[in-house]
Amino acid sequence: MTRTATASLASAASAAEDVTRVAVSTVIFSLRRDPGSDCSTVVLPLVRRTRDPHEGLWALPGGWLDIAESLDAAASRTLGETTGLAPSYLEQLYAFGAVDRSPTRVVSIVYWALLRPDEVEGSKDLENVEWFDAASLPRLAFDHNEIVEYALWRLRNKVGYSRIAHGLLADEFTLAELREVYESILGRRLDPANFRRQVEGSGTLLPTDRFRTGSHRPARLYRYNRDVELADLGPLAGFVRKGSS
Amino acid sequence: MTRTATASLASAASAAEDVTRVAVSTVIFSLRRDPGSDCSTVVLPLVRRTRDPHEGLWALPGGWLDIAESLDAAASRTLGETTGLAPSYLEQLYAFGAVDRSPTRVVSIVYWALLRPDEVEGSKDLENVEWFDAASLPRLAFDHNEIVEYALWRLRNKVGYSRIAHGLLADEFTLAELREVYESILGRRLDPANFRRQVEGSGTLLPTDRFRTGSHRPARLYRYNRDVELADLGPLAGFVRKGSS
DNA sequence: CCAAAAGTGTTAGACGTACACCCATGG
DNA sequence: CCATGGGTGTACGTCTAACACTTTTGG
Repeated sequence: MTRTATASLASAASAAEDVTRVAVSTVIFSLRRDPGSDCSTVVLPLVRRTRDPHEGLWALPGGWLDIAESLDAAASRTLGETTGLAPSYLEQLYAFGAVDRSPTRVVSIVYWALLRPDEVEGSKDLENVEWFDAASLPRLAFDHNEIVEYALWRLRNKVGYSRIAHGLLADEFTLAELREVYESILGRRLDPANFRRQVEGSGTLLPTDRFRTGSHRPARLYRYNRDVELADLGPLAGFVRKGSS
Repeated sequence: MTRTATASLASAASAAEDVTRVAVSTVIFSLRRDPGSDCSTVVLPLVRRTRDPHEGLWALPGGWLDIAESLDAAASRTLGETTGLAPSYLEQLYAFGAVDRSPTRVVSIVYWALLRPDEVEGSKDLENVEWFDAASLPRLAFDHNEIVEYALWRLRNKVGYSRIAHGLLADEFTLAELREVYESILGRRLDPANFRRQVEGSGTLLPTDRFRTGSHRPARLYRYNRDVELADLGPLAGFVRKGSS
């Protein structure tokens, strides 16, 4: 009745048709400045599949859940192994478990992550990893197109009521740069004056003595106030930190 | 190395120490009117465990994910089997996968549900099912106390920006009853006048010609406008409906 | 008639939006 | 000196909280 005795040895990646396996994938968002234009686009790294289900197609970075690691740890590990990245922000997105989403039964716990521009290094030299514009993706393996859509929806939603935009910026940044993050995600221009007041009044930014020069009038550099949490995770906050730190 | 050949036969509920199994649990919320007082409290049904891990303790209704059913279907099925309930609102909450949350490795996909007062019938006659005040729970099995806390946080959050409160009311209701739902969940009183204007202006309610009599001045009964979705589920909306309908 | 809840009106403050305006620097 | 983005001030409409007020029933 079961074939697990021979199939589920060592690597959990081996196929076992009568067992539900748990995978972990991550949608990693970052921003890329459009050359010439003064706006950015949302980009994400994908991995080209080298094995049978959907071989050759692009897919989200991920892998199998190890029996001795938490879901958070599995997300960090698998995205590091496949892309070499270590995002500053990582949060669970959704569990996908339609029966027909893969030839064998796979439940995917999907995470989403934000990457600061200085963290993007490391995925450059890797084979089979490429960055795509989130707005114009090719056909992806499995149900990964829908997953990315959902992650984008969550990103746009959450940027409105939390401070996750900081997860896409380096330590020091100007208000114009922060505003550009919001504009890229929301897809509309924001009033610079009102944006300044809004974000300054929230107490989440610390002004520095340094300025960004190069263009016209120098712009003050701000720093992220780490006393305030990046996003309200609710009662799971300690739980999540425990797993990922 | 593996013992699965003997362990993972037939019922997925049998223990298999070297396989990660997937369970599905649901936090079911409903409201119970406090006798005498004019406010309600959030209550939820729990199931007494009759097997080894945490035998005798109360736990969330749930069960093992079948290999041929989606996560949504598993949530509906398992909560029906254990409590006899069929909630009007069901949404995925979070996937819990700490290594030590159970003696054997179990990843739980947890859902949360809302139950209208007329749907509560059915769990009454069942053995080993009891309703508890959400604010004062006993020690539960596994990590279910944390899970309920998180579900309550989500409920309080979501009631602010969506219309899920209707998932806790019968078809026809007065504005006072709807307001009482919000007050119970948010834990504070709301101004009747402002509440009326807010909810009337949102276009989510349809006034009927019927009135609720009995107390002082009769109150108009309203009906939920089904043209508007209960909650914004994003790109997953169709996905979720497909699974649970 | 009176208490109490249903329902209406009005006001003051908070907040978001639009936009006019000064400031400072590179060219 | 001028174009451009940094930064400030201000006025207007919307939304919300607070509360006075009228209406309609049960007792």
